[in-house]
Amino acid sequence: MPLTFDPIAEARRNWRRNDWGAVEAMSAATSITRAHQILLRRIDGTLEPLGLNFSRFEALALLHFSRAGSLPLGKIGDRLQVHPTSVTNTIDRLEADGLVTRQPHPNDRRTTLAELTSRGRRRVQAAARALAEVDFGLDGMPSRDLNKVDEALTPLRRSAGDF
Amino acid sequence: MPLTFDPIAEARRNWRRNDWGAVEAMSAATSITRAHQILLRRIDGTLEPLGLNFSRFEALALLHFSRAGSLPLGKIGDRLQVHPTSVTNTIDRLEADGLVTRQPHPNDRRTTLAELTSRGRRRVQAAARALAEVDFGLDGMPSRDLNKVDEALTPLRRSAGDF
DNA sequence: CCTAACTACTTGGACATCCAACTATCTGTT
DNA sequence: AACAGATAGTTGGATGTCCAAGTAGTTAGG
Repeated sequence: MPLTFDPIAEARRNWRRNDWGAVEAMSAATSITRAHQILLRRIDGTLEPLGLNFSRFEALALLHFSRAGSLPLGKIGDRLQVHPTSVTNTIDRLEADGLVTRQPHPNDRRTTLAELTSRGRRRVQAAARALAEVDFGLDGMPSRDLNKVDEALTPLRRSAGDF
Repeated sequence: MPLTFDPIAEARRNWRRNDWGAVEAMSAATSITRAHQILLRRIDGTLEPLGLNFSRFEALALLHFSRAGSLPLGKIGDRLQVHPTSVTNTIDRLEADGLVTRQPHPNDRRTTLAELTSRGRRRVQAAARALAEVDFGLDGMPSRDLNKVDEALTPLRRSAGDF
């Protein structure tokens, strides 16, 4: 059941009334949280018929963009900013679906490479088409607003040490 | 290890090179995803010493703002936009910590009310102070940018039927 | 009334994420 | 050369989210 008011505007009023401070930060953080929730649901919904979710798609895309079509698992974790155990899990699934294979690293026996299969390459291209089709769940948002969001969030990502 | 480049700018270049389309939407969606990841980590880190996480805090705040200090579980789910099972889980945790109690609804025996305890009320106020202290993980971001994010995301939330 | 459809919440199972701890391997310093 | 410390990946355990299905209670049409 849809609400008849903006829950975040309501939260702002409540925070002000209670003198809880940092109203604008609360509002922005809550907006981002909710936006993420909406987007993830749409994106995962789009990818579900292809047997993927956003994490798995991101890993495949990274491999597709790489020269050799393969990357060390650790590199994937660094780029996607997720815990090593999450990479293990993601690659396990992709491997079970025959979209990647694990290969030993030629020079470092600690390292495992995830290598895209041809099936995986076809799949990631189909997924990219599907996502572009629905504008990543952002269809209807003017590109000016998209860029605004992007620009405004860049300092946050930088402050988190992303780059 | 911090990267030496902006991974999202890199993704934009790769999407363009492969003609995958919807570059701006991809970029915005990825930014939001990453921002959410950063914020949630900071917020949960702030709340962890208080035995809370963001979901549990949101539920407590909702109860604190309510007239009676109690709400039906379903209402909480509607406001926080989470699945009924997640509400059950959240309230289970809060109840185990003595921050809320489950009470029968006076008129509808299907409905369960979550009611804030005095311990819960003290806890949510301490948590709000702690979050305001760190500006919800957004410290350092100028409030102009915060408002930009907020405004730009409002149409998305509306399109998702939030209000 | 009575029954069919709806609503509120819970349970069990799938999945994703993190942390702590472990194994295996590499590297730099002495 | 040897060893202490760093690095790469995995496993097991905890948490949180969702979906499907189930139980209990309510409502509305015949």
